[in-house]
Amino acid sequence: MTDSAETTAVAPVAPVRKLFLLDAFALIYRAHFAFSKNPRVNSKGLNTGAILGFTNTLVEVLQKEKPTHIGVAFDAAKKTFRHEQFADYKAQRQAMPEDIGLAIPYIKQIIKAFHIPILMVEGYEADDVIGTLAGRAEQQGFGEVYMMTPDKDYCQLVTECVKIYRPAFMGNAAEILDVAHVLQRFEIERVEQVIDILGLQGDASDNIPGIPGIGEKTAKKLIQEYGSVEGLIANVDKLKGKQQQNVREFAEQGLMSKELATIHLNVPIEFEADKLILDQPDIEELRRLFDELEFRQLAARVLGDGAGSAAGVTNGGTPTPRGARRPSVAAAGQGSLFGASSDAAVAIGAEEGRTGQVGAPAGPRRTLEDVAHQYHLMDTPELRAELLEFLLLQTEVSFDTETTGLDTMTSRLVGLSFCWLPGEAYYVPVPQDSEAAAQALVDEFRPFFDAEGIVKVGQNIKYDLTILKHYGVEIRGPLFDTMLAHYLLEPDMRHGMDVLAETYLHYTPVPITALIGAKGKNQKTMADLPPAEVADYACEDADVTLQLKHVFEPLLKEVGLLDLLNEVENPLVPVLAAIEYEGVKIDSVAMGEYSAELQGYITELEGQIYQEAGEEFNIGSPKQLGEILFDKMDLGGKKIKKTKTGQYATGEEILSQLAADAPIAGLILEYRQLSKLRSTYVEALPQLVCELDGRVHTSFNQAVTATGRLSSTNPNLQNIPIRTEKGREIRKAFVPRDAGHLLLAADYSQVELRIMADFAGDKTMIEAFRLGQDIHTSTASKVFKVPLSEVDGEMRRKAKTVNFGIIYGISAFGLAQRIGIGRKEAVDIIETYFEEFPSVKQYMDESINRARELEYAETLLGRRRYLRDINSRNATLRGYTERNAINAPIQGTAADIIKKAMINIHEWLVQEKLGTRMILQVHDELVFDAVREEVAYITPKIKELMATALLLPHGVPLEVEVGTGENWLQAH
DNA sequence: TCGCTCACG
DNA sequence: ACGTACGTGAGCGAA
Repeated sequence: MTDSAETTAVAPVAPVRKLFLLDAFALIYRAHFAFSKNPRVNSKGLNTGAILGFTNTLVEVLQKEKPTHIGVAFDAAKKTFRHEQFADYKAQRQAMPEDIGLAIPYIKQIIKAFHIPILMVEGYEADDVIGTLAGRAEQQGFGEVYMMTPDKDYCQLVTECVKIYRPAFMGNAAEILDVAHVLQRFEIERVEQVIDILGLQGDASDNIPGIPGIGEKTAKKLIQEYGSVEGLIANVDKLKGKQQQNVREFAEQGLMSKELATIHLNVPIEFEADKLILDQPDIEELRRLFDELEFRQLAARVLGDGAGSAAGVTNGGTPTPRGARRPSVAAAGQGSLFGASSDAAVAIGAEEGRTGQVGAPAGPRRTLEDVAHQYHLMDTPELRAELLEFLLLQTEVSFDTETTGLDTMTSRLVGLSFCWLPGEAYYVPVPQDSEAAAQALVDEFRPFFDAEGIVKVGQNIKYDLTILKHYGVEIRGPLFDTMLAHYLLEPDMRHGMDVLAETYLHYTPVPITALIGAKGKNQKTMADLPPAEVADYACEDADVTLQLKHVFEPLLKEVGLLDLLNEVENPLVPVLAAIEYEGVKIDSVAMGEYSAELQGYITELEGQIYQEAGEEFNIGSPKQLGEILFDKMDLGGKKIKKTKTGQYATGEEILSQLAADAPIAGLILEYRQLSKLRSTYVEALPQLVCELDGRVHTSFNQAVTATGRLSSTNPNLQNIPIRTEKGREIRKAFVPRDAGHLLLAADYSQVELRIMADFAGDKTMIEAFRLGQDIHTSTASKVFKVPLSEVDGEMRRKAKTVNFGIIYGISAFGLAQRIGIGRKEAVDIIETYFEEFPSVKQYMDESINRARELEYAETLLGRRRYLRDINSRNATLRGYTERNAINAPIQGTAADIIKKAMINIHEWLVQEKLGTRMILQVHDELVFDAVREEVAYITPKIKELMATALLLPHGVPLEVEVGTGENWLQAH
């Protein structure tokens, strides 16, 4: 080797050493709760959310950050020195959830399989261990040390070289916090002051007391002023009033809190860099673990092979042969069309489900390949005839439609599948060569769809109903929608068939992408595939749906929700299908004109704003706007707010405050309002007009809200403007279908308040409703203690806000903000309110107590909303859940009522063969496209059906206001 | 894809 | 002491 310049140039440079120290428990807890909405349970019933989340994070950091050194720290199981210092330390902390306890051993095994050292020191917590090691690493010349944790306490440890690495989470990108971040976040000058802040404000979750009366803001202010807790105590004389008293009295506690918040850097542990060097993982062990845990995707990603049996795709999809095996039709009744022995047709899932919370009984997770099934392609007239004959013998059949897309207005039917015995299903392809042939095929099955005595089971059956409507089929007989069944069981989860099959049947259906590919290039439709390939998929859907019904029905019965499903949700399905199918006529010409008008105003405002700002910028960008207002123009003074992502907040509330002395703020608000109207409504709606009939067809989703309300998408027709003059104008473009029709709008007046008054059994309020008084005026008279005749507009407005606030689970702070009064005054108003309406107060308390007991709230019809956080130790979360406990029964009962009314009205319109059609629901309002001549006849009947849809227990009457007009605005 | 903002009940 | 009214969906900008 010569000593030439060349060789020295290529001599290996010592790689930059990059150390990652992971805080295991903090990451595990976070991962666990991230999956709490849709728990991941493997086939052995193990909740794997925490394991998967943690491992994902670990893998991601290994792949993306390529550390040279790494270690994972765990808290020691035993008491730490902090417990000795302070007996209550972390006393509030709940026991570790069982699922996490079970996950820990797996996580440790995985870490070991990665050959990563586990760091644990008795008597110390992970943060002490990490802090100590990070410091020593820095001393030994590590230039990059990352403490991987979501925990803000670590901010005190950040230095030039030691930083916090907050892993990517719930879609947020990973984030590195350095010294500048910490100083900015805590508004301090030196990193060490983090502990002064934390010590002063305390930490409820760790039971660090802090000093009473000092929260985040005050802590920042005081530390800015006095530098440290000690400095504050030394200068206690300079404080005023209560604060001075508190600091004096709790000085000791403040110092102790600071001590508790301090991460200790003298943990007896050696820093041996060599032992933390990142090593090759034990592939075999990882494969074994991932296999056991059923982490197929992760295995594929980490181990780079298609490890494990990825979700199975059927080979070719040729259905079980048929002709030869088919005995002449002998069996009758519920028998199999092909006389398959019941052994062969093993049910896919069929385990007893568990109640309430999603559960996963033991058993391997299966796919089409693993399960005995008989799926048949019925593609001749003879086979179809025979199928129909059998269908008509059943009392319950699940069916599914295969179509060319998801949009009901434009998709064509490709096939039908049917199932009445688990494991055995039939697929009927629909001819694609002509409309007439398709129609003829559908007509063949009309006797089935018409049969009153057959329960039709489906997953999101509204879709199938709508598709079939385009072929002139109106399905009769009871419906059972498995999506809605699950919605009632677990309203705040997702209800897609694949997830349901996984969870309740331990079965992984063939993914649709296996047939038609992923979206994007080369996306096929069902119509592009030979029927034999579609058959397995289609049959499986019907099969799984039937089996889900068999699981859900007993579960619903057990918790008393079966009636709600059968009396409300299922019967509502065809009503919604009809509403969506009808659509709403939009006057696109009027929209176009209005768009131009708005654009005129917008352009003008833009000019004025640029002039005020002294430059042009993108007003629609909150980022740019914030910089202009708060940096360049220096507005806002002391009360500049930041959003949680660190940007300037520029919301309505902020700008309104600013508007008093900065004209630009008012202009921006107006600009925002008009842009919103133009882009979201005036421009967007005409584009969604269906070419075939000139109307807009929204989708009402029946399974998204946590309370039982409907929601509307594509477009959302439940948020068409009305509150402002320029917004209201848009309603003029919602018009009747033709000159022979009018729009008729029927509104419940103050349903939610009536429901609350009734549930509370409040004599005063009930009386006011009985007498038909204006409820807000009546409330104002009570709360402000003046005679009814002396209630002025301002008092009524405040009382109205209070009434709404009550329904939402009022807080003095919130009320004060909304009506722009002091907190003290708000407290007084609320107190007076509860004195005047004592049973309301009692009812609120009972609602919360009941929810604490049951862990759910329920509506008049027994609809549940689970409130599993109501006993949480996290005060914020608990408060939120308590407000839900108050609001959910009220909002949900209102939803129950209008749903009932919709069913009854729809049935009545059909029965009377009227031409009037229901076309919209907006939570407490129904809109009809009414035949002019029918208006006089239907108006009182609609009122009556709405008012009597459900009777409230204490007999508070429901009132309905009806209006008609040439457009939606006039109808009000 | 997410956060922000804002439309509705 | 904490943080602060319930429930939705859509368009936009920034990554």
